[in-house]
Amino acid sequence: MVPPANDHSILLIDDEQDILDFLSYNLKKEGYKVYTANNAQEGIQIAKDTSPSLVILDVMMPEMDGIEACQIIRRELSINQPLIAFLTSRAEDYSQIAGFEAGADDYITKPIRPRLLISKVESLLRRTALKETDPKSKDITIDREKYIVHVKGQGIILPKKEFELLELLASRPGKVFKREQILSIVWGNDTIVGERTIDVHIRKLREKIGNDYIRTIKGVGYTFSEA
Amino acid sequence: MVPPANDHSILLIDDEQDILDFLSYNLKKEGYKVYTANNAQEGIQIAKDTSPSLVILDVMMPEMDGIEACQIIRRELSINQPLIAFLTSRAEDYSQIAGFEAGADDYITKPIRPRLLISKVESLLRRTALKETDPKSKDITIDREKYIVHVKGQGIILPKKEFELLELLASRPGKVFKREQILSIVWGNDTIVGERTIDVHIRKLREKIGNDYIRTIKGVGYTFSEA
DNA sequence: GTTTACTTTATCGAATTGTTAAGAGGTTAT
DNA sequence: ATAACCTCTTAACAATTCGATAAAGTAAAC
Repeated sequence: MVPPANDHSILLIDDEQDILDFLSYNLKKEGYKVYTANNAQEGIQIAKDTSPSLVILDVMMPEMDGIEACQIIRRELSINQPLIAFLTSRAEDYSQIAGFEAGADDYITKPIRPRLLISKVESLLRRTALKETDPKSKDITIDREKYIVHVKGQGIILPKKEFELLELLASRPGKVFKREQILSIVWGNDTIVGERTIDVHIRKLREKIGNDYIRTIKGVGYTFSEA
Repeated sequence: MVPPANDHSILLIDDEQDILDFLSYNLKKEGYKVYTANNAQEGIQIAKDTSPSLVILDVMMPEMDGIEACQIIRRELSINQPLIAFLTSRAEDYSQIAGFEAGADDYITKPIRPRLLISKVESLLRRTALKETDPKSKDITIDREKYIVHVKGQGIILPKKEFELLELLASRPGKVFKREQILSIVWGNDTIVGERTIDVHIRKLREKIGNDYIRTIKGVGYTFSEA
């Protein structure tokens, strides 16, 4: 039987090889691309490298436990944030609460029942599928408090000036801000900076968020657009 | 000395009488019709009653601040939407961005320099003076804020000079602009360019928006028409 | 049919923006 | 305290785009 086409990848993190094998077998049978890791460190690295859709990780592991790993993944802005599900032994385990606080999306309790596993995974992944097609979701968001910009799910920390510049441009997508306007708002009316300063900041922004958002209007200024 | 004829009216909203007086004096000297209000509520009412071309309002006011007033004006469809410029103290103030989000067109920072004030007001109002193209039911619209021309639903980005030329012609459909007039307005009275320059720009415009909009009046100049 | 006025194309120079690198000044980690 | 790192700015140069002109083609006017 040929597994159905499936573009989701799943990362499994557990110190017990038996469980890895068992999960891996069942998920691969459904057509998922599966990565495995025997410890949290390795898992985090694989998450960085492969951007999985879902991470299933054991709560109890030597050295670094699942909660901590989850927190690290959630904080690591360079990771395209995946869904995270914990593996835990007892449903009533206290750790579930800590897990959700750490940013978990779901829990899977041992012993693992293949049918239940698959249905949970499917329902989780359906969520992201919905999220991605949501017309409301823009692919760039600006967090004014944390000076963080999320572009296509990826968090980017921007320095002050770059952030303010982007913030201004994005405050009215489509509006063309003239260079002098930008200077007087981001740099202030009194401060005098060279003509190239603004370009360099634009350049750095484009370097970080991609070239598709900020357009140059020659002789006039810059404008921001979502596409 | 008689102020030059000027059919624009400006509404000033500020809680400080000093500033109202100062702005009022300088603007009246230029021939503008000026209304004043000491608070946002009153200002919004006057805006409804008098349909000013431009509203200059202070960001910081007791009770209702400028941002909120701006939002209300922008939402109030019965108001013939004016240009809105904010008065703010510090250039680097965060409120500037909120202001643009609320629909502001420009910023004026205190301390106010009369010369700069007048030039800003003039450049703002020049836009509306030309803004008589009705966006409804026409198959060409000119978005001065975004520097984009929409022809039959398609957005076209024009270089500065071409945009300004089209902007001028389209400001009064049907009116024949003489070559010398076009030169003095788009190129300025002081700059001297050759006779053929204007033709080339017309050509490039026609290339981009189609040949149907700009008609040549031989020996006189050019005129713009919608069909 | 000649003249005049505009159109069109091609080209060049100038103005504007992009890019890279380096340094001053500040902050954090060791 | 020192090193390592960031941010911001500037300088220098490259790349690009825009605008102006010349020159040749076309169309209308006389």
